[in-house]
Amino acid sequence: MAAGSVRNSREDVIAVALRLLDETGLPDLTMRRLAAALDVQPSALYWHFTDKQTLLAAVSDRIIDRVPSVRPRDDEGWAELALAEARALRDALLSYRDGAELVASALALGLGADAARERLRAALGRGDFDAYIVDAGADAMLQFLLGHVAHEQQRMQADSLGVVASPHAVRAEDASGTVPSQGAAFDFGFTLLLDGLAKHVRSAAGPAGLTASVR
Amino acid sequence: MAAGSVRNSREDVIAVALRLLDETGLPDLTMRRLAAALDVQPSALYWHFTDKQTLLAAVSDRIIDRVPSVRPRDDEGWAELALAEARALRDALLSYRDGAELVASALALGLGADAARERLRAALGRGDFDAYIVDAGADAMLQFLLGHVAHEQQRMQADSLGVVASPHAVRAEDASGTVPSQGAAFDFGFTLLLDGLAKHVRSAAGPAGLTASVR
DNA sequence: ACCTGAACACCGTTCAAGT
DNA sequence: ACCTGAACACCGTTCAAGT
Repeated sequence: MAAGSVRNSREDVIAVALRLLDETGLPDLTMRRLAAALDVQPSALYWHFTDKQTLLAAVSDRIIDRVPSVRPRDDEGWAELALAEARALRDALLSYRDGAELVASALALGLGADAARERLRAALGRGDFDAYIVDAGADAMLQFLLGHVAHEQQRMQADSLGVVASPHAVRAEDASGTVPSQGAAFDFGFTLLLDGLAKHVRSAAGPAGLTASVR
Repeated sequence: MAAGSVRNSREDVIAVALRLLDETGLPDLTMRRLAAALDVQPSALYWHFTDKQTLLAAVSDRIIDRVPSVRPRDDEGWAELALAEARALRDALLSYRDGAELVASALALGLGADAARERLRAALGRGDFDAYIVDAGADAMLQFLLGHVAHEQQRMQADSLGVVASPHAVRAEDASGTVPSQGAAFDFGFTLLLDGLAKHVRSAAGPAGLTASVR
């Protein structure tokens, strides 16, 4: 079942791991199963990667690197661009089972996922911000992004397994009469961050006084 | 070493698990080690909890439940209260090793951590918001909170193990000349969300036009 | 450059049975 | 109400050796 039936490159291992992730989910992506899918002994994987964490970080980076690049129109501001980047990242994470959880844990372990942060930082770079604001803003966006999508994916899986209807979902419907799409909820949360950042643009002073200052 | 040397209650198990978490970290908090700390066979744990996930969710809930309640002053607005709640939650997570990661993964699995969301929802309840805004706002706050603190804790551990200085930390210092405290970075990110929410207060209309609308 | 074979030191979970 | 004993079906990782 391994592609060319000869020896595997590091790239092959990542590709098969990605396929296995999507087919079986993160908890079942074990070194032994991955080795079996590659028609190889488990120990062979340790020639390519020093340990499982490193392997998973590489898979995580592969997901991020595949995110199509967003080409900003010239008239597009930092906020529109950041939202476009966020949507592209979300789509990529959603396209693999447990994608968000994988990337989130690679990030939490301090490996990989840097490319994602860089894209968000670059988008904010279009605005006139202090460097500190760019850092903190990109960090906040990334944390929200990964956490939200991981939660989305967990609910998708729980629903598909026919678990009890979550009380949270019920409440959301009660409130508005119509249940908003997941994409809309994501956009809304992300836009909260963008609105908050807008206050910190250097050139155009913020809406002084209108918003309660909490510091 | 178990408290009374007799049989254990469900509460005892949680308490010892919490101590073991803090001493050894989440990866080493195994059912077998926990059983040993309780002077009991591993199988005994399955009388108290159906599986490890459920046990960890209970530990997670215990951490959240211990967060001291924030008593709002009468003149305090929703934003100040939400920030106070967020700080209290952060402090509680920081006080146990891997606390944020534990709670984040319980939340991602759809178990526990509801109390944390409720506290944030309650804070927003002081403001004049659509119910939908309260839900999405509390969700965004919680995602940022858990992700940010998990990242903080991972960096603390990496630093204490003397790993290579992260390039990210270096950059932050370059930018501002002074390296801001972690608490300040947390407050800043959280305040971005609060500022974004302020635009959605029903009664007082937002600063129309000043902020680029991205929808 | 890439892999095998064999081993080490673990895991979570089940289940009949005990007190 | 709470636990033992024994087993099942796995894990990640190391390391000498092979081609």
